[in-house]
Amino acid sequence: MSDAEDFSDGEPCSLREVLGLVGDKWTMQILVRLTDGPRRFSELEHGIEGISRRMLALTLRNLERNGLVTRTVYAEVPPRVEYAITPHAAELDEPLHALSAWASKHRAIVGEARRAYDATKAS
Amino acid sequence: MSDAEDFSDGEPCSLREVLGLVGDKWTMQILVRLTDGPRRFSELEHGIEGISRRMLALTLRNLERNGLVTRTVYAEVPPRVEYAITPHAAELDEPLHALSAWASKHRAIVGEARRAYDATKAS
DNA sequence: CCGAATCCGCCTAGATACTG
DNA sequence: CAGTATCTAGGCGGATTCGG
Repeated sequence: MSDAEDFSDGEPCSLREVLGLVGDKWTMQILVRLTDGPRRFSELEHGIEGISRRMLALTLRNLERNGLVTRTVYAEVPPRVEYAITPHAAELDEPLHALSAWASKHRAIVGEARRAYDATKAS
Repeated sequence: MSDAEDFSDGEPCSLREVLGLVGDKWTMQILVRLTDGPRRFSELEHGIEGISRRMLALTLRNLERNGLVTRTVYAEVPPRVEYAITPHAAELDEPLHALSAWASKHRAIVGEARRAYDATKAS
């Protein structure tokens, strides 16, 4: 199935690689939730606003495939499945927070830049 | 025109905001090139592997709109247009390098995780 | 040289319904 | 509860063409 970048080549642009892993619409939000501890499928489904069951499943599959999340099935009734972050993904926490901090700091400036730009273009 | 997130709401998830700004296919690569200094349109076009003229123009427009890049037109013949990074975007450099470092460190592990996962699924 | 406009194929997310 | 299967529409990106 799909596979944006291979992670098998030499040294292209590491940035794009990370983005290929966590840069999509839902991955980050899942990762953030899992930093607090393991979560069940339905916990994630209800906790993340607007995500569909399909996208949650697909995104979790990818995370699992890339070794960023582990999937544990408990043989119970009713069935229970827990997802947990791996140590590797946990190390993403700091860089991600740095990015988040940038957004918080520059949010107002970006908003103002947009208004200014749109105003001049409103011919 | 399009506008994923508004930057006008209270405090949703800053991460998604940054990703909305620089998380697409080309923005990062353009930004990285511009950290070395101002570049012309055609310099970027030829320097970035695989980008189309259309996508370069669109991506630059967005960067300009968000106040991350400035566009300067020189009244010459032939016409010359230079793009430069703004101080705000320059501050993205460090967080981005942190992400890049993560990718370099975990590249092998991710690759191995994928092979392992795909192997077990090759039923 | 720098872009805007148009056309168009592909991918992907969303909705919905079904299974273990 | 925790997924999978199928269908469809809309966005995105590439190619091409025209304008400043």
